[in-house]
Amino acid sequence: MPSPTEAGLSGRRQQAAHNDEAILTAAREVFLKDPRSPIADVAKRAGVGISALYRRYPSKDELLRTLCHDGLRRYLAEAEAALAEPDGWVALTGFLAGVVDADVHSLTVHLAGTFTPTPELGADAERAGRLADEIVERARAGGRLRADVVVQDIGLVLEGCAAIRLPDEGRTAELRRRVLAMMVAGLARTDGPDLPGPPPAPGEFGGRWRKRA
Amino acid sequence: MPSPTEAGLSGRRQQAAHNDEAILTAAREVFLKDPRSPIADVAKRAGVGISALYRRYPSKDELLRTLCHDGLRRYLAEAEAALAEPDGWVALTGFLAGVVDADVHSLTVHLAGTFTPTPELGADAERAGRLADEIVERARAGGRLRADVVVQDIGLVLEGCAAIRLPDEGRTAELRRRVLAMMVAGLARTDGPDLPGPPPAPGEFGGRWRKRA
DNA sequence: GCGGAGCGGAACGATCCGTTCCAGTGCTAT
DNA sequence: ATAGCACTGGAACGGATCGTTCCGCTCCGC
Repeated sequence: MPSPTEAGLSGRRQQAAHNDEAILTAAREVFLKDPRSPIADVAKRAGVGISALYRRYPSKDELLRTLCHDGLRRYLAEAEAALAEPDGWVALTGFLAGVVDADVHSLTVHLAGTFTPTPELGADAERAGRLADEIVERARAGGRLRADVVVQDIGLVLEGCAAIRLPDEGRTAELRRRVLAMMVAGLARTDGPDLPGPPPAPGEFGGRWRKRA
Repeated sequence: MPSPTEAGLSGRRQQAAHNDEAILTAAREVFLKDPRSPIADVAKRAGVGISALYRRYPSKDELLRTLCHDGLRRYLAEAEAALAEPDGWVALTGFLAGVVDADVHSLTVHLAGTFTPTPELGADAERAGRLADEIVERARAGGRLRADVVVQDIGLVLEGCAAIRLPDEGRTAELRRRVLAMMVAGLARTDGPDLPGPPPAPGEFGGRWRKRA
């Protein structure tokens, strides 16, 4: 079953193209489970030798950067899809569900700080922030979002969901959806009291795009 | 300012008693931030040498066990305090807030699996489960808890809250309270739809009392 | 056939970390 | 007073881990 990128190739070339994909998905799975995993685990999971990996990425740093940027792009895609939805509340909740399902939060936030970022990645991160802001403001304008919710709260929500992790991937997704549903209930407007405490401030949570000291 | 345990002691003895405490609190702080921290970090944080630590605990394993059991006992204390509260819903939400504030979840769950457990600790863990069960059933009987909430859901809630962590400890507590408030809203009975997905099954989430392979 | 792209995995060197060891310090008991 | 020792700080050690390099092999493409 050759994938699109393998079409029209044969023999060694095809194996190489196949390895390209296998390595990337293996890396995603392994580093999602534990961002500090050794690089050898990725090779083993992909069913290739270490050379096959180093042929493609000059260093672990580079692989992590690629992976992280990849995750950020998925996040952007989810955000753009959400902004196409007319109902602001549906857009927000759908966005959250999409990001949680794609398991993209860990890839970006938890990997950030484990490598030195590129300017391009920083720009994408900034754009992601702007889109999230727009999603929240649209939901607020729709009237179903609590008045005291700020953009940074979605970082809290995503972080909370990402913390749920089981050996089984599908089950993890189900339980995360359950947790997300609880939190979404807390985002909806009610006649109850406000959410407690000063809300998260800009940059206070999630802005960790710095090389770890 | 001698602490209670240091009263009536002087000189070397007093320093030793002081170190007893300093080491335990330092260990709690350090391993709370990262369960895989080296033991030297604990000594440095406590302001003592490594010897002072090894004089008290024969190995890192033993220190972690102590710490974990300690956390479990705090959990039990919170649970018992909650069961003294007549209103089931107040008991449940108060219990959750207490556990979150005490930051006890990480100490027990995230440390479990990093050392070989003792039977005594296992017994306490089982009792903790029973108490949690009782708290949830009492809240359910009170009528303000959703019908489709199970005991294991409080594990999900605690896990989600524990995931919030900032360099500043006080701020961390505030933001966790905020997240907790969101999730509690999801636990309360509404006329909305049920929580999604099969609820967490017994032992599926949290029962990790095994030495990591 | 042959050159070389691509591969698997052993080997290497650096780093980290748990634990041990030793020399110094000052309380305590005599 | 002082000998002894409980206690300490931190250097040293040995094993484990991990990123990276290197080597010998395979087998496609020309």
